[in-house]
Amino acid sequence: MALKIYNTLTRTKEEFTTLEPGKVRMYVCGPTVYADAHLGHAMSALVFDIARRYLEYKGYEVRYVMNFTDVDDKIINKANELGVDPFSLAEQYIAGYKRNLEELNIKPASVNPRATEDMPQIIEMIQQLIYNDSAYVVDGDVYYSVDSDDDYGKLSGRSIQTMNAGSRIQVDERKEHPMDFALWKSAKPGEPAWESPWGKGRPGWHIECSAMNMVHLGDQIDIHGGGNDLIFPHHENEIAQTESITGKPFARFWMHNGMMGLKDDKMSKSLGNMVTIDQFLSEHPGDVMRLWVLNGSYRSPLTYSEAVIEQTTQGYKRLLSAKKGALPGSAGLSENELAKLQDAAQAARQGFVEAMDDDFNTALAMATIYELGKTINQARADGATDTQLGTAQSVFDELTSTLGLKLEEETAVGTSADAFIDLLVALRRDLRAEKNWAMSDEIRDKLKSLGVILEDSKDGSTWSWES
RNA sequence: GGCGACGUGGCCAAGUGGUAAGGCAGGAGUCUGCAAAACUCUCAUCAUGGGUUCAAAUCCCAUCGUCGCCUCCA
Repeated sequence: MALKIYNTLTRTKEEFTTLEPGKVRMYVCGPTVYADAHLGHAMSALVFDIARRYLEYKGYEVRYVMNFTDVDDKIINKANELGVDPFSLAEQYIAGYKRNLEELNIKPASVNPRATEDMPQIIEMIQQLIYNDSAYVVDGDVYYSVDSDDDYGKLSGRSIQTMNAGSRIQVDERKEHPMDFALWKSAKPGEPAWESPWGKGRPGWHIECSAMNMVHLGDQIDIHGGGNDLIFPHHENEIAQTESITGKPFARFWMHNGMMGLKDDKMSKSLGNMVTIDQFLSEHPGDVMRLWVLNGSYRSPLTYSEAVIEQTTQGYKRLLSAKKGALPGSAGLSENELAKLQDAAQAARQGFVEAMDDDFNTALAMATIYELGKTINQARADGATDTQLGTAQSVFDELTSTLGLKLEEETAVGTSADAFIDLLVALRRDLRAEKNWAMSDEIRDKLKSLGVILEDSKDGSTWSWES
């Protein structure tokens, strides 16, 4: 079966192939670190984590690079506001972001390069662009010349004639063309700066990604990802820069995730209408965030609301229910029933792969997982034993973990409490045998307030930590 | 003004030519001392108006609406 991926460059789904057999070179644009990351960052990070995990599931070896933009105007401004060093400010937000990613169960990147660490390559690329007549120097600044690039605009589907450069901001008069963009910015007093052939300064936003790609993945890569707000100008400019130097197609597949919205607007740092990852995770498990993304499709926008999170949480509990063990006193399934359960598991795996092969159709993949979960629950209700359930549950685990879901029961305090709860449940069993409903209900209610869910059946009780 | 995406049941959402996946919520049951969970059954003709076709949510045109990008943004 062949994986197809929607390529922004061609606006079609294409069969996925790699430059080097069995290996994927993948680059995803990370954040500019000047504020706490919000759910939009989480969405993007999750989307590409899911893609990466699925590629690995398919047997690819993935070299996954996600950068940090750790020097830029916003960081400098924020640092000045707070009266702190911009580098330590960036450091602090990088640490916070990495912690967020870990809490969301996002696999660490192969490498997290930073703009400030690849300065020699950045400067070298700018020099090559100048030699190529793709760039020019003005008073210590260096600009890329869009007129030098015949196919500028091919990713975003625009031409330099049709864009209203300067309709919303003032154009720098020194530029040869209004769309020209900065490769190198000369330093103002007090700003972080690096030595260069054009004087002290720092890199423009776009060139750093081109350079980090070059250093960590090479001239050409298989997948380049990011939010669809980066298509223009950021990714357009990356293509222009890199291809002007190499003369070869840069990324084979351009993948872009849809935007996270809050009510009527895009969630963004500059609009200030955001929910941070920290805020979200203080109230919900990381799995809920991931499941929310999985229930939709990565190219479509997602709108945050309490109602949707509540729905997702319910779905999450449903998934959890499939992982439960046999009911007390289960007699076991017949050969025939067991065979049906195992067939359903195999069918689910197949349906999962078909869905994911179609441009990571996670909503459809989740449908097969929900159905497998239902089949498992049916088997349990029909009296399956732990062992019998286990054969299907291992497939369930395989599929959910491929999507990065943890589906672990929360253990609130630690396992040391378990023995005490077991004891209470045992005592309560006796109370129930004596039909002391008042006392047994009180125990159940009190345990509930401590986060322990007790469930009775006619053959005994089970308990679990509330999720 | 230009470019692009989208509009499917109360909510989220798959489905791009053959009469609508899945989840949440709701309704009716089974089980149970009760509760919870689980299980069973139930719940839409796809923004609107035209057109193409034996056949359209799915193709074409128009209209209305929503969102993103054209400036830093995942």
